[in-house]
Amino acid sequence: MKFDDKVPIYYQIKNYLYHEMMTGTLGPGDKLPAVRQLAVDLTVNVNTVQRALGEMITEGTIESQRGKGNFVTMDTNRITQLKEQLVIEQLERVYNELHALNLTDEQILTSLQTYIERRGQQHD
Amino acid sequence: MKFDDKVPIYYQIKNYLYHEMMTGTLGPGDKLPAVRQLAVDLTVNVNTVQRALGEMITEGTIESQRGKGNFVTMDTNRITQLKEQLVIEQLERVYNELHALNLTDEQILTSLQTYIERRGQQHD
DNA sequence: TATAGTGTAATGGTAAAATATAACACTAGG
DNA sequence: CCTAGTGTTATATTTTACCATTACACTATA
Repeated sequence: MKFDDKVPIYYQIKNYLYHEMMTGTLGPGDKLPAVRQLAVDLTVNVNTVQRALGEMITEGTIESQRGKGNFVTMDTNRITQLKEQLVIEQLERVYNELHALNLTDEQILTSLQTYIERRGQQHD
Repeated sequence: MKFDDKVPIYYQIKNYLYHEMMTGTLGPGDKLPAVRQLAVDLTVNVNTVQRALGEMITEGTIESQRGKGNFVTMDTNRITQLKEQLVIEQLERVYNELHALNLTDEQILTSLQTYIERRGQQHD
């Protein structure tokens, strides 16, 4: 996994796991890879993984069972709620950034539209 | 100025100055505030300001004249080019993030649209 | 020439993130 | 009971960002 050195790795690990949960790769009740395995996969230290997991446990998005493993919460509401929150955060951020670059609401929308259109022609 | 502790301050200073340039507060050829003044304004250390400016000087967006001050480049092409780049970066980022959250192109667009609409009702 | 305003750079210190390493605690299965 | 797999915690070390402070280099001007 490639990391952006502008933001803490443990933070990016959280996002990585969020994505796994959102795309269904990790469903409710699913067991996460062992912390040591995650550390190897992400080429990162166990403590760093643990820090990310610790925050997610506190949040309630995953639940830890000592000796067994870490599991995605069975509370599907919490997951959909989390997704909503993550989407809003992204929208908020891009809106503020582009607004700060002096784009109008209209321009922000159309710029994203044309970006997606062009992207559709070139990629995937 | 409020800083997000998840990303380096010198990086946020760059963005701050970019915004000043984009909104025309700092036009081509304009003199930037003195580094010590910037440091005071942003409640930040001179070295931190200098680090941000250093990168912008390397990029060519501002030009330094020892003993005189720092100046926005006269090359207006570079500025518009920079704006394009910053916008694209933001679009790319939000697209990738929302795509990773399993939203379709359609959903990404409409979610931003409704976000802006709701925002228009509530804020400013 | 002296001085004030400017950019530039070096030193040393603090804090946070990440690392390597080791140890401890619990569970399941032979 | 023992062992392998798991989560948890602790210590020490390195790196990076940031800060405080000081000094140096250049420009303009009185």
